[in-house]
Amino acid sequence: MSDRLYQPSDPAAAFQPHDHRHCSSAALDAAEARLARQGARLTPVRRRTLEILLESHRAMGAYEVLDRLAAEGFGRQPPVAYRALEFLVSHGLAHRLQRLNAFAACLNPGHDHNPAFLICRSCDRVAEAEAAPVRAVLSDVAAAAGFRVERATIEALGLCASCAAEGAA
Amino acid sequence: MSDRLYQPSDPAAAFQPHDHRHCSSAALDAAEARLARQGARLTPVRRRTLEILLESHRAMGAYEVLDRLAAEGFGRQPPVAYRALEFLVSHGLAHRLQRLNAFAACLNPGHDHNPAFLICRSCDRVAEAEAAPVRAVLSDVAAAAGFRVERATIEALGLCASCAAEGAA
DNA sequence: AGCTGAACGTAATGCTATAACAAATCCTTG
DNA sequence: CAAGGATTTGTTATAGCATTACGTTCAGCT
Repeated sequence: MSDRLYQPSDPAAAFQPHDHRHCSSAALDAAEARLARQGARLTPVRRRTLEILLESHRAMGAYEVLDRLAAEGFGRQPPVAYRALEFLVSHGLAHRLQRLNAFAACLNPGHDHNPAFLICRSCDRVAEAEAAPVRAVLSDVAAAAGFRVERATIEALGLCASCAAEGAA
Repeated sequence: MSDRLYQPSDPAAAFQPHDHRHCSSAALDAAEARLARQGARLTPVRRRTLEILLESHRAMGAYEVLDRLAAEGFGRQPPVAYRALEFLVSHGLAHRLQRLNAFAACLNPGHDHNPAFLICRSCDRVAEAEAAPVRAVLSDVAAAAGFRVERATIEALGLCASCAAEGAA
């Protein structure tokens, strides 16, 4: 029962066993607080969508989410999932992973809303890492070309510590 | 006639007027040399695909390329374009832009094969920037989480110098 | 109760990408 | 040169991702 606590500020934790019920409900609480502040509504579909994403540290495709929603009595057409996902993304509660055409719950809403993503190619789990220093360098490189960076996609594919320890190639 | 020369090492140039015939044919020459070294063949479809990408500094969707190829007597089914594009990408002659689901010619084959991309949201042109320093920081950040980066997608969306000068918002 | 705007549901469609297979071409090697 | 294997091109079909358009429902307000 005394599993280690998930600390969103520690990306390594996402790849290791942790008290997932805790990290999941913490994110849900943070989400509710955040939306209340913004005056936005966490309706049943939206809430359920977030819960589904929170069940794992993996990224899920929109249709995978849709299947789950449909099975639970929500609509079964693509816009149902896309709308809920888009709402979550635009309110900082989830992220879209360009490389995977997929979505993942934000594990630390209210902190760094444009993290770098670490995607393990072996276990498929996704962690968020502090992107500020990376962005800073990118902005410098771009500035040298007279380019002003507004948004940046930073996604790393590789091997997480757990999988490396287990001897994954 | 004496337009300024395009220097692939200077990303700003991609966004400015330059002797595009030169930068295009230079890339084509470099491509041929490179493939010869690798023992790969630049067949007609592949060559034409590269030329099409080289016509602009923009990224093109696979179907946009396909339309052009079909109009010129090549096959008109998706795999025709996807195969040629995949060949170019895997041989370092073109890049795929995750954010746009599109492809752009590599303007400096044989140099930095995993650049950062600067995508102007106003003129849609794409430049390649030196990604090494950015990757270095990203690897450090990831290493702190025990994650080993193998490949990284780094794409910046923003405003290029030319568009900023023209007063684009 | 009646109004209004947000949210939800469905149908239809478009865009992106790949699997599977057949025909043509190239490159050996005898 | 002929035979055989590998590569390339082409086609059909289908899978996977995403959006447009439109009607209905529902919360919140007057």
